[in-house]
Amino acid sequence: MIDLHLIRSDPSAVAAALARRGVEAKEIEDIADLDVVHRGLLQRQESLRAEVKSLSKDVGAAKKSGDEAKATALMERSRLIGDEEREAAHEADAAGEALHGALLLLPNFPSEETPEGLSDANNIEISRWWPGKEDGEAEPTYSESQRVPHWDVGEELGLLDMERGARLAGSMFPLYRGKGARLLRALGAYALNAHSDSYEEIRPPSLVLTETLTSTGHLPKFSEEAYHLERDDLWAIPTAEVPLTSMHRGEILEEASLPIRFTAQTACFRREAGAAGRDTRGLLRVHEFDKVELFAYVTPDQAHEAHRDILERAESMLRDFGLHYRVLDLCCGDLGGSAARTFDLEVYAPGCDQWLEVSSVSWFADYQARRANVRFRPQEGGSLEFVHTVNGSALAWARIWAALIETGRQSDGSIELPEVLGPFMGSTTIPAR
RNA sequence: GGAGGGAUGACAGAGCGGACGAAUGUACUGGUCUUGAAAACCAGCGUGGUGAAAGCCACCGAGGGUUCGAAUCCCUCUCCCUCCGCCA
Repeated sequence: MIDLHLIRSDPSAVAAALARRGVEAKEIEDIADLDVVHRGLLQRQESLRAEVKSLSKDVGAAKKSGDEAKATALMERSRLIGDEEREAAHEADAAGEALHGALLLLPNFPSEETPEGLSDANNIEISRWWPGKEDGEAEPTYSESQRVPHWDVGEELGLLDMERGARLAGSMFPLYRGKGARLLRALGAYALNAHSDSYEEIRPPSLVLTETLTSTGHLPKFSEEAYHLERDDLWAIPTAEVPLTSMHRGEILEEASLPIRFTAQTACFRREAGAAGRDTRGLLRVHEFDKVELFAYVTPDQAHEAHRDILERAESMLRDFGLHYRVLDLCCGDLGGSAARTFDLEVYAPGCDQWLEVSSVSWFADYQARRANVRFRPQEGGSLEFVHTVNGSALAWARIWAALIETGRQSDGSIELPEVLGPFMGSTTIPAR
């Protein structure tokens, strides 16, 4: 959430900053206007309220001194002002709600370093890695046996059964089996082990309250993207970021306790409402996938380092897996609404010949902390400040699974998996059929 | 699912219709004393909104209501505890 004080004190600066991501200046003007109206109504209500309270004290005094006539007169007057106050309160509340609602829809400021531009064409590729790069090897080319898409390989080897997944839950709900299912388990176990050195492992609920999904910025704007269980008014989480960001919701943290880091693997549910018919084959885009998330509450001073640490951890896993990948610095227009800066990691999947987004590593500044009301008490004293939040996937397994299956495919049709998964897989070879 | 008990500041805990934003204790901060520390004593010690400021307003789990006036009474909900039922 954007600080209302900023809009009040310098609306044109706010408008200019948000124009970088395509927000109309009028949106900010409207909020500024609404704020003036709201404060006016609030002042009227509060002065009426103050009068009621002061009269009520007089009533008490009059009764104590036995002056019933005076008390009755005061009560009558107070009742009239009370009615007026009730009306004023309704008006002020309505204006306040409208203001808050509009504020919740405003996206975050992009950071100064975020590249300009409004479409994904303006994202900047900042690095690229492939196995052997450090030894001077050229960017890889791929053999014919690696040019088979994972949905074909998966079916051929009995690792992935999209058809039965669809029978159970409809299309885009994958069903893994045998070594395919085990590979998913191995990836999660490997990653959680790797991160639990400095990130506390969490296993959060998969269903959360509206408030929890609002704190991260997924609601109210993106309700179409999430599964909602109407009967219980609960939402299926689209990412572990959602529960993790609310871990300390409404709390005041001690500066000395920061950074507070969490890692969690959860299923992630996405309706993909806006993406009907695009990239729907195999695991390219699915309604449910497992993902390990890294998350931290930090002070503003710690944010940069924490953001970098998550990026480094995500990248290091990709290198462990020997996957060909690139890092994109997302431009203002492609940034998620809550983020100030985001790096996307994309792996190259040779079978379907596509770069697949497998991680999004973001710094949110105080935007989410403001929505979730997570503050810290500075060690040096002074007033409370909002924490910053950072998070990133490490990693989203469905697409990693696809890239590993395609990249590891041998000429005999078997699959070679990365050594690091050996302890979790039993064997790093999935035999041909 | 049923019956009962509870939720108050960092923590513990009083208050149960009239000056209560809230006693008291602990913790914490500053000071006095001390060579230093402890102890003792003194003082301070929630958050937010609004306002130039004085101030005013809100917040005692959440939301509604009664009342001139609500932490206190009523209703609904959430969570915690105890018992019963059901259950992996």
